[in-house]
Amino acid sequence: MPSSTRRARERADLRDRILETAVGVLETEGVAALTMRRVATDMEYTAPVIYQHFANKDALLQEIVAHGHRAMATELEHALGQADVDRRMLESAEAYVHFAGDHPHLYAVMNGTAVGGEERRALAEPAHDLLRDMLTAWSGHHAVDLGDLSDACEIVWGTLHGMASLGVLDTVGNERARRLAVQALSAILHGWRSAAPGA
Amino acid sequence: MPSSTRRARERADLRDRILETAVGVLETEGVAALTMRRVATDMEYTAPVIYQHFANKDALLQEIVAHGHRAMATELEHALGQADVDRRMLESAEAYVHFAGDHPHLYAVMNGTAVGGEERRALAEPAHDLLRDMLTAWSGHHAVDLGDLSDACEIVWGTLHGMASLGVLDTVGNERARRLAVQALSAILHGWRSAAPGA
DNA sequence: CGTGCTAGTCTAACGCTGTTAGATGTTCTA
DNA sequence: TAGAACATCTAACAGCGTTAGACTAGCACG
Repeated sequence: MPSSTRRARERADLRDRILETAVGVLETEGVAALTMRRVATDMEYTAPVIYQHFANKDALLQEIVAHGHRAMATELEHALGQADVDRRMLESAEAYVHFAGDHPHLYAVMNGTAVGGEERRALAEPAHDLLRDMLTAWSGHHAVDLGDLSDACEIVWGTLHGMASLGVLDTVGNERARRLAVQALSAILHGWRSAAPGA
Repeated sequence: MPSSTRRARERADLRDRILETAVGVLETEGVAALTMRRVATDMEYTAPVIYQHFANKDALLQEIVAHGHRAMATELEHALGQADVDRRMLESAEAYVHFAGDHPHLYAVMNGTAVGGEERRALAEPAHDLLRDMLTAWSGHHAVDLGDLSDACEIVWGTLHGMASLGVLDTVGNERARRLAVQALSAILHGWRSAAPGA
């Protein structure tokens, strides 16, 4: 039965197209424009077809967040490839904030309240692991005891998120936010190198 | 004409009650439950009454954000009264994250995308000024050159916001977020004291 | 005292949203 | 070729923000 596999492929393709279209609407016109009917009509369909591929709007949003994390991961690849631990850390920080500035609406959905806290956390897990690895490598290289590694992770992650949030504001801007992220992270790392962090 | 002044007072009272009710719904049931009809029926009115006092839902949300900043300011009062500059800084940071954890939905609206970036920034201006004063006092006391004061402000503010955002997640929690905020801020301040921040 | 004005409130409606049920047509299977 | 499976549409529901028009109460003035 060759047709059934083709059917399945077409189904998967349509699902991908829906997701792609939804991300497009979100990025170009913001979350307010992201309606089921809008996504459907943009692909010359009607709204109910989306429900053949996503249980409801929340499910669609969740996949959008997942897509966002994948996109961010690829944009972080270069920075993560740096050999020097400090360079890797700072360039990753800059790339992170850069991504947030390039895709403000997507970033807002990725970290906003639209999708529930638990699912959001789960989707961010890979990024979290990456950061954990980076921090262990850094602390190993500089022979500094970070105390609770998990705490250090949260601090770095939270700081980057804070700077990225600033970058969305018109009064701060992407470029400056990137500079601030590097400064903040430098200050934190410097603080950790010259003092016990648990204190 | 004494009746007209009574009328005006009643008008103002009703406006306050609407705002109060809206904040109540937001804090207890989240932003999804915050509808015009819901606020109205909670006060045994119908929806159109709200439009006699607020132009639209965005205007109501904006006032909710303003209310949130006032509430936060009063909760920060004690910490801001500390004589020691370092204590003042760290206790304010803790109080800030504490507030965010106590009023997660309110905090989310205060810093989310629901109300436009410019108005949000304007409403946060007083808090920003407070932080600026604190930082100048701190740098003066420790005789450290912060470089661009504005940059330092954004860094501290962004960091606190980042930690407060973490505090909302179930996996982190309020108590730990407060500890992390103090740790992060300590690390940043330590970094600034032992190195030029512009580097 | 009665008449008219003003302010406050409600009902009804509009267009939009997410979502579902049922009908229609198209494509594959047997 | 008959029927099952699938893809898609139309129509509708309840709820949303919002507005217009009707109704009612209280006050001002002849």
